[in-house]
Amino acid sequence: MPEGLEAEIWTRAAQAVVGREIAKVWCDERVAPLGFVESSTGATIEKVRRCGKVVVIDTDGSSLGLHFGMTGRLEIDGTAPIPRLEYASGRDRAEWDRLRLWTVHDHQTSLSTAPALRMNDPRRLGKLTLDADLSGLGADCLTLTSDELTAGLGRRRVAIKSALLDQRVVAGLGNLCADEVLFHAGVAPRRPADSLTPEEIESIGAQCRRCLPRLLAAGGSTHGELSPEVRSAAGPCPLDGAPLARMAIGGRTAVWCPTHQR
DNA sequence: CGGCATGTTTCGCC
DNA sequence: AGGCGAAACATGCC
Repeated sequence: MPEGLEAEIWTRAAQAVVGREIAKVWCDERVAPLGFVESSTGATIEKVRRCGKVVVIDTDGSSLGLHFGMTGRLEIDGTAPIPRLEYASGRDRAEWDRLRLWTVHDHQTSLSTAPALRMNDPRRLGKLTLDADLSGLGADCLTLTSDELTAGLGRRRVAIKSALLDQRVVAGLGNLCADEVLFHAGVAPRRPADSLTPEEIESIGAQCRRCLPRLLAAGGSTHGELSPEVRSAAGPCPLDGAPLARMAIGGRTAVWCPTHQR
């Protein structure tokens, strides 16, 4: 579930905790750095922002990074801004919790309140970080310009799909959104990055700025033309009806339309 | 049982 | 040095 769009949704919802003092923290030590609990407890949350796919919580001390891996989710004050889609049949098991963070605010209302922030991640590929260095990230996917994309690509020769997934090239794009953007831009995912014309680069940037906000408003990465259902079925192209192609590119499954993506 | 999954990181080879 | 692909990581689901 978690790509940049999901991180954006969680970041917006988590504005609710700005200004609160962190009263108590529990975390799964297997996904957190040493000292995570000590560094965060007692701090005041000053800002919540997004860097690529990471939700960053700035406090008056350290900054806490929440990365969600493949299956992580976030609940704010007991409410999940994104309802679970995958693992729909399974429950929200407490043993999958990786972070529980209570604030003084919660304690004032009731001792049994839900944590202000709760991260749940069955597959445990997500990570918690302390003062993470996120300076290597490329330009953000939601506002990507053609100049930024050109600079990010450099002289890379890999498939454009692989390049778009490289967070140093563009920050926040995941497997679904990369396919979605290429679908709308009309560029085949296997095209070598250095073979794209300026027009194609511009088209990819334009589609990032146009269709990603639309996906965001619709609820996230899974709400595009190439929804998980369409992807797994690999049926007809939603645009022109041609049979969709499905193939691993750079270790990830790519879905595209060989007719209108060239 | 085999294969697949919305993501990084690491290793080895140019 | 840096680009690149494959493997590793961890676990649930179909």
